Amino acid sequence: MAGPGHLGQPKDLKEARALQEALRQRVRLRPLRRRAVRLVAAVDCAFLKDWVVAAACLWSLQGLELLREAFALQKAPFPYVPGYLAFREAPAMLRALGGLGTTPHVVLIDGQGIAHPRGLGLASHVGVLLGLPTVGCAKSLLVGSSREPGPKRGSFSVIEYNSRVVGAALRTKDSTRCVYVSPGHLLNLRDALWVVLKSSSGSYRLPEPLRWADARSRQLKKRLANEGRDLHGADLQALL
DNA sequence: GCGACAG
DNA sequence: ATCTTGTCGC
Repeated sequence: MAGPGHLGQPKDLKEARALQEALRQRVRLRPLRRRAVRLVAAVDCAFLKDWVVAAACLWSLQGLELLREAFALQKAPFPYVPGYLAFREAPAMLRALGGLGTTPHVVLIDGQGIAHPRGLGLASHVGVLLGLPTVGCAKSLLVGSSREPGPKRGSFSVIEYNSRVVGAALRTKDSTRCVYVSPGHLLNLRDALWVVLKSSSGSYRLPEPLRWADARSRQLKKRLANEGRDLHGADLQALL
């Protein structure tokens, strides 16, 4: 019954590729109903030994205020292999996002969307599993290339890969390195850029929700490290 | 074969 | 991602 087609953790890269191909076929890029987008979530992971610490948060797009936060801690189910990040981080991310208790209108993910060797980066992978719009917002490029955008916040230039536009290098803060945005699922590049700009204030390179998730996952990781005890029964709530 | 390579 | 001090610039 549970062959390679069953959506679980692949045991090798061959199964992982088969799973990516199945999920890739479910990716849909289309205009987002912006009027209905008021809740933005973000997730990011930190690592301690072979454990994954995921932090998720929910923000209001209007006013950029933190509304909720949730976490997840589990053993890493897959090693880090460029191009297969989702098999390592997605499980914990999905649990942390589920802990928010509210369905966001769009989710920001620290990684690529379709700007990926096989068209299914972490953000697209998570988007398909969630059935929600997701935006890939990475700090560096995995594949493809782009020109350097102008120095002002808001300027961008497309990322091309195999002669296809798969994303864009976007300046979120004046005279600061770009972030690499690519649609994950259920939205197009235009809307992905809109979400990233709307969720960033111009004070930092990363959109506020992602910056928060990044800092929070590392903080939690540090506390767990200091705590020193077995991570098996670690009580996350007690460390907040 | 060689180099590149999200987090 | 993680390790790890000081330092340069807005």
